[in-house]
Amino acid sequence: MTVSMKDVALKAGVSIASVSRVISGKPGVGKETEKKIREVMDELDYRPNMGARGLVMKSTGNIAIVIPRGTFTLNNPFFSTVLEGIAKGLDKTDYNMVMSFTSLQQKRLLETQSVDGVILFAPRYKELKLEWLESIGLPIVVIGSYLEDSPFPCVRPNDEMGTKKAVEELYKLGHRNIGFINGPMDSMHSVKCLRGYKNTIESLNMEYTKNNVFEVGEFEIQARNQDLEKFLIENSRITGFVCSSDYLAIGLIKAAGKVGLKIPEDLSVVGLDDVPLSSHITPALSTVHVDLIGIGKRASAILINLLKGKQIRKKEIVFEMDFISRDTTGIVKD
Amino acid sequence: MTVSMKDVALKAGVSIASVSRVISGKPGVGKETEKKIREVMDELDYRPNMGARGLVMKSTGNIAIVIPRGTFTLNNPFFSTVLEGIAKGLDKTDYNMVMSFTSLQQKRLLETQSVDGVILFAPRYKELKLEWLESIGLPIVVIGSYLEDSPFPCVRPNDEMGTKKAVEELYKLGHRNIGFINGPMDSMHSVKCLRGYKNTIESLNMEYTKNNVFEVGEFEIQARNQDLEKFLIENSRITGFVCSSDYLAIGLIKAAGKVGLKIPEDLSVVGLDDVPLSSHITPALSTVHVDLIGIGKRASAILINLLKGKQIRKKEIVFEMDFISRDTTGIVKD
DNA sequence: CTGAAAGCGCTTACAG
DNA sequence: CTGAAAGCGCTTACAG
Repeated sequence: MTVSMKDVALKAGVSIASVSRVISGKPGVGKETEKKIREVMDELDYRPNMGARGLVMKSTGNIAIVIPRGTFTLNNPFFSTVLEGIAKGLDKTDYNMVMSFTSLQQKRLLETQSVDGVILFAPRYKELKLEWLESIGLPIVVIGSYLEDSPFPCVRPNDEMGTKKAVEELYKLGHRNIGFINGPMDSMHSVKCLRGYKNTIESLNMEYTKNNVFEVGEFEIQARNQDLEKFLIENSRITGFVCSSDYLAIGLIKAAGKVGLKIPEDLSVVGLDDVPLSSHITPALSTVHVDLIGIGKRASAILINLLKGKQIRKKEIVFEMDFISRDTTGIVKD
Repeated sequence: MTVSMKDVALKAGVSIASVSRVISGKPGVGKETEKKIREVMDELDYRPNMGARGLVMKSTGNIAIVIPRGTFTLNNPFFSTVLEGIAKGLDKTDYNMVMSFTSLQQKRLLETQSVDGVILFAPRYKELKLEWLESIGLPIVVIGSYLEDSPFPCVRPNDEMGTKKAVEELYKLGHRNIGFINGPMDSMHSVKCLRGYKNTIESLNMEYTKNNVFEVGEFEIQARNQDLEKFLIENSRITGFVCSSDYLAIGLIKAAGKVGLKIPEDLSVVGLDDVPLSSHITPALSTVHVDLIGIGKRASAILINLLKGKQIRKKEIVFEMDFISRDTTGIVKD
């Protein structure tokens, strides 16, 4: 029983075409006619049907935000912060954001012409096959890294350089045995961070050993807390840790406390990304900052341009990262 | 140039009706015909158009998640946690979730027949008028409190009781001067928490005074940190604080550290809601737990029922809360 | 400035 | 089991 254009046209004594014109602000309607139509629209409380419009215009007005599945990651402030950027970017446009968390939702969303474009959040190749992504024929921009040479434009932090800066900072503070807490290696992010860690360790003439690396199954802090504690006890030679995400760093701080290590007196900790929360916890987290909101905004801007049919020049936008010293890093004890 | 039913019908040498039937799993298609159609669909890489389907079925397959605007609140783990519950609940269904953060997005989403139903997150009357909500004629369920007697089904934590439990717990630990950190009073949540705080203070024969209440403009920790520090210094008689959200409690802990108060030795802090993060920070936050994921799931379940046309019996689902003692509460010093 | 008509991609009685 | 046809609510040439 919703009122359609037909209803207002009938009541206003004009054609559907005229109604359509005033609604979409197209020229070619007389002042008087327009006024009449607007009145009737108000009276009838007319609400345009975007679906019908989309059918003829061949657009949905929706863009998909695809979040990696597995452990739910929206709790990870990294995602919510970038999401904030996306929301801000999209807010100036007429697009809605449709979220997708599971592979079921992804299929439903991406294979049913329900969206005009998609933003892929730190996609893992294991979960999102390139072939499938290309087959859906939608404009895609990825946030973070996907494949080493993906065909999609991407905007990402310079993780490798960020990790490098973190390691160098600890080195400057006198640390010579620097550990690394990393996420799962099926994430390109982890691969790049590890690369940055390893290269920097070696270029500073420290010894790289797998024993100094603790790999978590997910970018979640809960995961493997017991193991992490054990790792800390067994590797007491390590005086400082770099973590490939702030969230991981928070977990490390927790585990350190459990086994009686004081931060930063006994152990220095550096995160990665600088999510808003990191400056608000106690002790405030030393980390490597990157403009996460900017990344989200930029990604949405690129997608919008793609949607407008504009050619984009740069396939890859890299955001630089900068070390921020807060309260979890200190000079190494003798 | 996307392929439509017409294309597959043509190529398969059958009618559009038959194609439609096999796609929606309707009976009345011969085995052979179906096989042929499926083959052609594969061959042509056919993708159904949900928009077109929605037009005739009068449904969109989308449900709107409306988040309060103002300061972006997705960073608040309360929201992301409940959102996780909603996502889980919706995952079993065929609905997509469309997010809306700003009033612009809300209008666009809710006034254009773009969604079948809406979940309202802790709506504030100031921002979301009842009249407007009713005029859009969509099934609505609210999470948290809206108006004291809203017409929409709602699922919410028992905030009043939760605050009560927090105050009582501090009382048991010997605290006789208990402060309260609250969110903005235009949020029903704040109103109820304050009520719980005040009533409990009085029923325990302590003196209720506005001076012990610190009100933050938003449920954000960043806001007014300076003022909070000043407040702590000027009110050193207060030995324990209840906060109307964990996020606020984290901010309080930070401020306390800044002014040299040790937790829990000098000051006890209790949060509200028990977001996942609360157990992972250092010190782990004592708080009042509620099943946030359950709330999200329940809300989506109710909305789905509404969408199916089922009558719902209970207008209000209240989740009980339980105090959890962790590391931010202690016996009061003499 | 205005309207009749075709068409977007689908579903669903209706008739065979 | 199968198909022709009407219709969902819109937009847009086309003709006046």
